[in-house]
Amino acid sequence: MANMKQIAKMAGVSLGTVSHVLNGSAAVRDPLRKRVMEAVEAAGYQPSQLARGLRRDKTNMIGMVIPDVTNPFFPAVVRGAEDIAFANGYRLMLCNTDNDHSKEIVHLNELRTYLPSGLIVIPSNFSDLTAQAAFYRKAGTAVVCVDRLPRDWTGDSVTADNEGGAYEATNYVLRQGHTRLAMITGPRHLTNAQNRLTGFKRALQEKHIHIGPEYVQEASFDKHGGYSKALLLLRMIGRPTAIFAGNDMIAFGALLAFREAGVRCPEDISLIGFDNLDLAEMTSPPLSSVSQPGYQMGTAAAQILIDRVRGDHGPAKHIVLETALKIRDSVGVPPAEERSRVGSGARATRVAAPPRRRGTSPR
Amino acid sequence: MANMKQIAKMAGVSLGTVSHVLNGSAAVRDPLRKRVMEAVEAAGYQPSQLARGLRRDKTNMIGMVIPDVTNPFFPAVVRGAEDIAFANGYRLMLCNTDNDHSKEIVHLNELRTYLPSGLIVIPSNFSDLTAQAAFYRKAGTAVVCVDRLPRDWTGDSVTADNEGGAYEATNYVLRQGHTRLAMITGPRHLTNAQNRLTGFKRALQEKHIHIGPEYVQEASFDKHGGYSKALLLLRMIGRPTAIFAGNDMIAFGALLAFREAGVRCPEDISLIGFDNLDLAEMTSPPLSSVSQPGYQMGTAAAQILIDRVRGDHGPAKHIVLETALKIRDSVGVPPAEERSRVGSGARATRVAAPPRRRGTSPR
DNA sequence: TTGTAGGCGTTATCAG
DNA sequence: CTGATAACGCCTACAA
Repeated sequence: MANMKQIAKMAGVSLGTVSHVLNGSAAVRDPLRKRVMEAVEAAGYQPSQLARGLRRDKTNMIGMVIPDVTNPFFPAVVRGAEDIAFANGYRLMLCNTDNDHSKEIVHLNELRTYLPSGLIVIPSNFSDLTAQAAFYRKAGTAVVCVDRLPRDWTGDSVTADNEGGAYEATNYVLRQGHTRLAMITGPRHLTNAQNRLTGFKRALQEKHIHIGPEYVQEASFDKHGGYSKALLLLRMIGRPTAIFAGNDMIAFGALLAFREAGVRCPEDISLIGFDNLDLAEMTSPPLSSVSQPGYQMGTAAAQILIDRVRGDHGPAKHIVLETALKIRDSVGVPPAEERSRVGSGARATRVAAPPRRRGTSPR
Repeated sequence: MANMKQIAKMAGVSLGTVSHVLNGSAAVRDPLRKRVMEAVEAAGYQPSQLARGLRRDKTNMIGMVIPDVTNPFFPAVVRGAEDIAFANGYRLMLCNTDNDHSKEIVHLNELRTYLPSGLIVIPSNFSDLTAQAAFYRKAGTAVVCVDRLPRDWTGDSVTADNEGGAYEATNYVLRQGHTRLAMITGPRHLTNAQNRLTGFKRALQEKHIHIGPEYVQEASFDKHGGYSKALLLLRMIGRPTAIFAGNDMIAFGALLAFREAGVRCPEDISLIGFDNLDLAEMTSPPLSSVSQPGYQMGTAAAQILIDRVRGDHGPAKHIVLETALKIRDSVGVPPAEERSRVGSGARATRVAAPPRRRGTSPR
């Protein structure tokens, strides 16, 4: 492909002048400038990002490392990050860790040698991000951690109010009159799973409701995890009358388990999720869930990064975004034989489900 | 960060020797080799992909351009491509076009200057990929087109058997006794949408069933498109008894429309989709759909690319993957009053007439 | 088997 | 305001 030298020759100027025109690094007189632009146009010239990055010690890439593209929550974050990045001239280099911290390390190490302007990470299980991020900082590259944080993370972060959302959801379930609640949490060492559990427990404690440890089951954040743990809960002697799922994928799995076990939702058992994925309104029954602003988490992360690149050296930012309870049909009152034991609770307003046109595109 | 010169100094060898050790470009005697490796280890040295790419005229990146990460079909393809790429030492640089061909051009142009080893593209609407790909080929970079092809595409491609899948699905619906079918296609200029429509029409023709043009509605490949076109079909005088949705997102939208209109599925109307997304089994009712191997499309595309990089200069490959009909609960027999009006499927040659309107006398 | 040096395409510095 | 020229970090003939 054409390079600068060729453009310079075509325009009859020196290589340096071409660079000056392209980067505005020096004022170039109009006739020359015009000749250069014409040559660029004619040749369809694009400067080599590789050479430019090598020279400038920085490329226009933003690295983004996520556990798994196929979990619908993450693409929303990616989308948010990409929109802001692209609008500011940055490109996203996306890597899957598959929730494998060794794969994460490989990606982080290699990504670094591409000299990205910044890095957005949703850490994998057992992530060693804190150590890795130190290398990036040494190279002057900002790192933002999203959704879940390594234990000792002190850098910039963007998360949802996981505890608050879980607290609100649990209270809502309690108000329907449930007293035997269970939770299927995500992996306990993930801060988001932890915080949701904390919110759940806090709501229970405030109402002086005690549940045995067997009512809190840990699962991976996916359909299979939800399916198997829900089956387990259904088989318990004191079967819970309501389940709080650590995320919607778990809830979907639970729904599958309900169906297979012939247990009706919400008549026999209530269910509430977390994430409010697009498809929560499509399930049978439509799933009540805590809405978490994935897209905004992505935009916020990208914005922090861009601010850092532009010279913001202020203290670490910890952005916590609000959640919102979306009430649909998966939570009802407890079955009659259970209900007799408690007073009837409050009710909540319902959400109609018109399809929203999202900012996404068809395929 | 550390560079080769520093490693060389640490190991007490020349820069070239370090390179030779790292790339195996020359046999290096053990003692030296060992000293080099130790220095590399100690410094946590990683070669600059930027410099290496500039020098070798090729990086270990594979560019991947897709319309939208948030449409669940695409991440599956991405995932397949990434798994194969990563296993072979390549990294994926992912770009969203948002189905905007001008954004696609920007990405394609810039990506090129990163000298990727290959390019995987799911073209946007009105893509100008053919012209763009020519530039890549000139630079010796292979391009594989996936899922849908620009009109004049002659290069490597990986697609599903869209026509066959649609034909099979339509036949299945016909066998249930339906004669008044409708289709909500995706954008007509996309080959996958086109081919699915062709399969649909072919099945109808073979059974000598004619449907008016108003029974084929074009929508964007998303929930909103499905919702609005389904609403339109439901309001028609000769309401179809079954709808074939161009993809699952459209089907999901249709399901929403059914729910809102108080039309039961499959009792009042049947529905079948295309893609067999993970969530098709979760909807109410579980959606019958044509399964399309997104993950395999990704792996196949990445494999072609890697073969090309390794020197395969054979003629263009056109891989067409099989689809499979997944039968769930969304297709039933037509409503009773419709069924009585037609004879056996074999001689259902008459054009469907508008249904009798109950309780009103026609004028 | 090891070391040296030129150059990949840019940018930035510094004379003219 | 314009044009040489020296890096950036690496690879690879080619020389030793």
